[in-house]
This record gives sequence, structure tokens and C-alpha cells, in this order.
Amino acid sequence: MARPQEFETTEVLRKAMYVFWSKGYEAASLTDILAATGLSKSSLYATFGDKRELFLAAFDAYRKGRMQYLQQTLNNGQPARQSIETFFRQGVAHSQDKTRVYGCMTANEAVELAPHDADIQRLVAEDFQAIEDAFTRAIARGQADGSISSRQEPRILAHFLLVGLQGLQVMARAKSDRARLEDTVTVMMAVLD
Amino acid sequence: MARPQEFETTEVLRKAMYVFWSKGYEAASLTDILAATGLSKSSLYATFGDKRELFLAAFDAYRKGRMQYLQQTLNNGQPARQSIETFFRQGVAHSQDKTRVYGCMTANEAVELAPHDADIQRLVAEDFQAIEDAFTRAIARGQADGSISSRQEPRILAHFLLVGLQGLQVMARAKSDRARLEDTVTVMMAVLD
DNA sequence: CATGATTTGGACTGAATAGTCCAGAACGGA
DNA sequence: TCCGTTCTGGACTATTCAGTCCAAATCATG
Repeated sequence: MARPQEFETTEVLRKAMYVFWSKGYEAASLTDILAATGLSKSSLYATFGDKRELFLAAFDAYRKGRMQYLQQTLNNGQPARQSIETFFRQGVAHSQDKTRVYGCMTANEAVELAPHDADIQRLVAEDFQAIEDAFTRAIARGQADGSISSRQEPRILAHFLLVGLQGLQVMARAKSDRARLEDTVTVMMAVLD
Repeated sequence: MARPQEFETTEVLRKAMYVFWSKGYEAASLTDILAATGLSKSSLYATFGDKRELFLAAFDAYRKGRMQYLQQTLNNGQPARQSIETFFRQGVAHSQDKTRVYGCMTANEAVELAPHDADIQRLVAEDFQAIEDAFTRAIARGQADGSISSRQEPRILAHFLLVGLQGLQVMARAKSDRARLEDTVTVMMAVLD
């Protein structure tokens, strides 16, 4: 029974997320975020609280979106090995798309904030764990469907893929050469044989 | 024929490097650096120029020191495979040492600065290239001395190790579990077989 | 059309930031 | 001892930062 909000909360959060993802927490000023979202300071503070709270909401949105994409790709109906390879190949392709943000926000925050912020460290660890779990399930499936011939424990292979993924994200963020990243994905996939 | 400096330039640079390495460029304030080095503002500005110049000098010192350590470890007289494994095992061990800075400064700057700073991007790329080159030489040596049985191109294996190294550095910076990192090193080394 | 709840823009604050500058201390050389 | 050069501490500036606050605009409801 009063004036309605002039913006879509989730849309604004998505735009703020891109700013944090692209620039990092410290380098993303409120001015940047206001410009990207088009909100006024009062609206932003009323809706999301302070910068840290906004960041936590944005990081949460990032992780949710990413996990959904990961799950979807790993369960796309193909044999597990191909699903995994598709995920990595698409990641490398995205890393060359100039319209996208380079790298992975979780890896960025692992580097920028985790060492000095216990809350972030926990969130990052949870996200790493979730990625590892998803890989673990995919690998177990691949060992069952015959697409993965390695008999190594799925969890160990999954952690290896997680580490490789983070490495690729760092390289991608530094705008590394695509062909080399592709070669490395090939080497990584061969570990599953 | 005048008053001498009261500090050792290289020692001060080393201390400043640790601040940047630990906190990142943005989060490392001049106040932090002055406290860590014990210098006054005038001395710091007179000796190193502004914050960016100081950072570049510190980053340079980091890369030099790190490359020296890498070369030394990769050429420690053992068969190449063991040299490489020693390098990774020591890296994981260091990542658990609370008196040390977590992670790798090059990986940190790849994440924080490279996407928006062409100079840093170039320095990071050069450093990655230098690491890859060192791995390439070690792998070629290992294929010659029989310790590495994979006949895959040394450069491709080297880039794989580089990506794995960056991934381990990210995980280490987020204080990941040591046992899992060790398992992943084992998987990575198996790629050389 | 009037009321009242809610949003919004923008002025404002206090703290922290990088960087400048200079007066005076400190010291080597004569 | 004195001179001249260099170093050093700290005051100072201008800017940017996150965050607060309130008056005015806005809109659903009656």
C-alpha cells in the first residue's frame, strides 16, 4: 500500500555480482556498484545492508548459479567422461569470451579474502567441497557406465579435477593462451583413463 | 660525504614484498608497509617512488627469488622426476606452515591485478612462461635419464604442471586440507609415468 | 482527491587513502 | 669544529571511501 520498488532485486544483485567478480572486493567501490546497478545509495543500503552484506549475497548468488550450471553439465545425459570434458572445454571457451568476466569468483575470493577472513574462508571451502562432491559423483558414474576406466578412488580423482579447475581459472584470469589450456585439459582428462 | 641511509634497501624491499604478498595490492596500505618496514614516508617515497613502483620492485624480487628456488630444486642432483616431486611436496608442506605467507604472489596478482592492468598481465605471463620453461627442461631431462616414462611432449606436460601448481596455490591460500593436496600431487606425478 | 507508507536522490560526515613538502637532525669529509 | 649534503619525521593536502540521514517525490489505498 505504498510506493513500489523501482528495481528488480535479483537483477540488481546479479549486476553487483559482476562488479565484485570482475574487480574483486576491495577494488569494487560503492560508486562502481551504484553505476552498474543504477540504484541510489539509500536504496542499496536499505535493500542489502552494507558492502560486506551485499558482497556475501552476491557471492552466494554466484555459487548457486555456478553449482546449478555444473550439476546440469555433469548430468547432461552423455557418458560421465564426456560430461566432465564438456564442462572443462566450455570453461576454456568462456575464458576467451571478451564479453564475460575472466576466471572464477570463488577462486578470486580464495585468493583475495580467504586468508584474512574466516567467514569467506568457510564459504570458499564449502564451495570447493561442493564442486568436489559433484565431480566425485560424476566419476563414480563414469566408472559404472564404463566411460572412465581409471579405478582410482573417485574422491581422489575429483580433488585432482578441482585443483586443475582452479589452476585453469587462474590462468584464464591472466588471459592465458587458449591452445595451451586446451592441451592441459586433454592431459587432465587422460588421467581418467 | 653525507648522512648515510639508516636501512638496508633489499631488506626493506623484502619486508614490503611480504605485505603485498600476504594482503594483495589494494588491501596493503602504505601505513601497513611503513609499519612493516619501519621506514618513514619520505624515506620510502625517496627510495622506491610511489606505491605502484614499490609494488613492481617487490613483485620483481618475489619472482627472482622464486625462480632461483625453482631452478635449484629442479636441479638438485636427483633424477628429474624426484626433483619435480620434491618441489611440489615442499610447496604443499610450506602451505601448512603458519609462519609463511599462503599461496603464490604471482597467482595472487594474476587474480587481483592482471585482468585490469596490462603491465602486470605481461609480468605474470612472463613468470608463468619461465616456470613452464623450467618444468619443460626438467621433464626433458627426466625423459632422458629414464625417471619420466611418459613420451608426451615436455612442453605439454610442463604446462599441465604449471596449471596444477597454480591450482594448488589457490587451494593452499584458502587453507585447504594437506592430505588432499598430497593426494593430488600424487595423481599429478602419475601423469609423468 | 487526500492520506500515509515507502522509496529515492543527494547532501553530508568522518575516516582512511596516497602522496607532498619542509624544517631540522644526522653524519662524512675537510 | 664546521660545512654541505642527505636523510628523516611528521605536518599537511586533496581525494576517495563507506555509510548516514532527511526532505521530497511517488504511488496504492480509501
